[in-house]
Amino acid sequence: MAAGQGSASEMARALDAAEARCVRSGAQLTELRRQVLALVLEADQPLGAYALLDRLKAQRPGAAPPTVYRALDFLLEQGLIHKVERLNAFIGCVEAGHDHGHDHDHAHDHQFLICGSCGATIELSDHAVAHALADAARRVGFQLRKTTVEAEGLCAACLAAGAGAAVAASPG
Amino acid sequence: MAAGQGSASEMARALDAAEARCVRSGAQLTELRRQVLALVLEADQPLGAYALLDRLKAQRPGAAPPTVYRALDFLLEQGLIHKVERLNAFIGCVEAGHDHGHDHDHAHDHQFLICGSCGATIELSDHAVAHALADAARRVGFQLRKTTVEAEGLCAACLAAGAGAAVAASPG
DNA sequence: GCGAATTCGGTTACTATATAACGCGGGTGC
DNA sequence: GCACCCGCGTTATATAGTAACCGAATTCGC
Ligand SMILES: [Zn+2]
Ligand SMILES: [Zn+2]
Ligand SMILES: [Zn+2]
Ligand SMILES: [Zn+2]
Repeated sequence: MAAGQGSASEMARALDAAEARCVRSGAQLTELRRQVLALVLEADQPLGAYALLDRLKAQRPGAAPPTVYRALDFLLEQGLIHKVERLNAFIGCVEAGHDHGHDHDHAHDHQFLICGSCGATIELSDHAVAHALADAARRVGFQLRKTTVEAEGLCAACLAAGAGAAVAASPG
Repeated sequence: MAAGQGSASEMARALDAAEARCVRSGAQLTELRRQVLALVLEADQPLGAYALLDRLKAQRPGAAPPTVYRALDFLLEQGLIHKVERLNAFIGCVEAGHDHGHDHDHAHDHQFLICGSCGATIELSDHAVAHALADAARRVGFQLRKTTVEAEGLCAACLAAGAGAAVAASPG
């Protein structure tokens, strides 16, 4: 399974880091946005907007689709979360807690590895992949703005657990 | 703009190649499937399922969502088209007409470059990108099954036409 | 020939994902 | 007070995708 934020203190630290990041960029991490971010972070796999909405309703009974989509848009702009296109789902950015690096540039190159067996989604920041794609684009005169690199397969844990055999040769 | 199938003869050749490919894999390229494939191929950019449905209704008034989705599923399985995840849209595979290569393996590694200005979508089959991603996955013990590599930006034509400046410094 | 099984696709209904549009309340500047 | 912006509640709608049922056509076994 993917990690999520294991403990309450980890979660608090992550939310504080998000707060700091927003302050630096002149944005407000409001109560709603913080709640949605917490829901994304505490999940152990990417959650769809409506799954988040269901959970949010526990704290905010009047919540509707625009409630959660607006918060998600904000969190995406701030680089605190990513959207997994293949799943139409959202996941916390593993680098969001880092104070160093691309502070002013709220996007960063990343790749997702999505386990088809357990749903775990691993975020990578592999420069070789990013560079290879940039090179390929440059070769055809294309100027990159934003990349989406996602792969589906089997994570190490599921491979070790024999899920590979189970999936590849399922008796069904 | 992207190419689509420029002429009627190109289209006929592409459809015949698709037919041959289906025969080899024991599948039937029925009239419906051929119509949907033709609609995908004649477009100069990726089309969504409902855009295809609208066009299909001209030839097949009773068409409904399942009509087009079933045809699209078939065409995807045969490797004749791809889905662009970022757009929820479908585009013809540039390699579908080739008799050589991965005949029995109906998927192939590919990448899309999507122009945010004109909508042109370029399909690449860049081995360096595919290998870099495979390496990154192997390094964390992840077994790849299917990859999605898509980038948004500006195509060469739009850059040359000054769309870069227009987009980057639009007076609005 | 006849029934079983399969494939294809018409049809209805529905679920899931995402956005448009309106309006209100609270803060800020003046 | 008033204009302005922002955040968000609220309603309605748009877009994307699927489930389930049905009947016609084909194939296969007998
Ligand atoms: Zn990230
Ligand atoms: Zn797994
Ligand atoms: Zn292709
Ligand atoms: Zn362009």
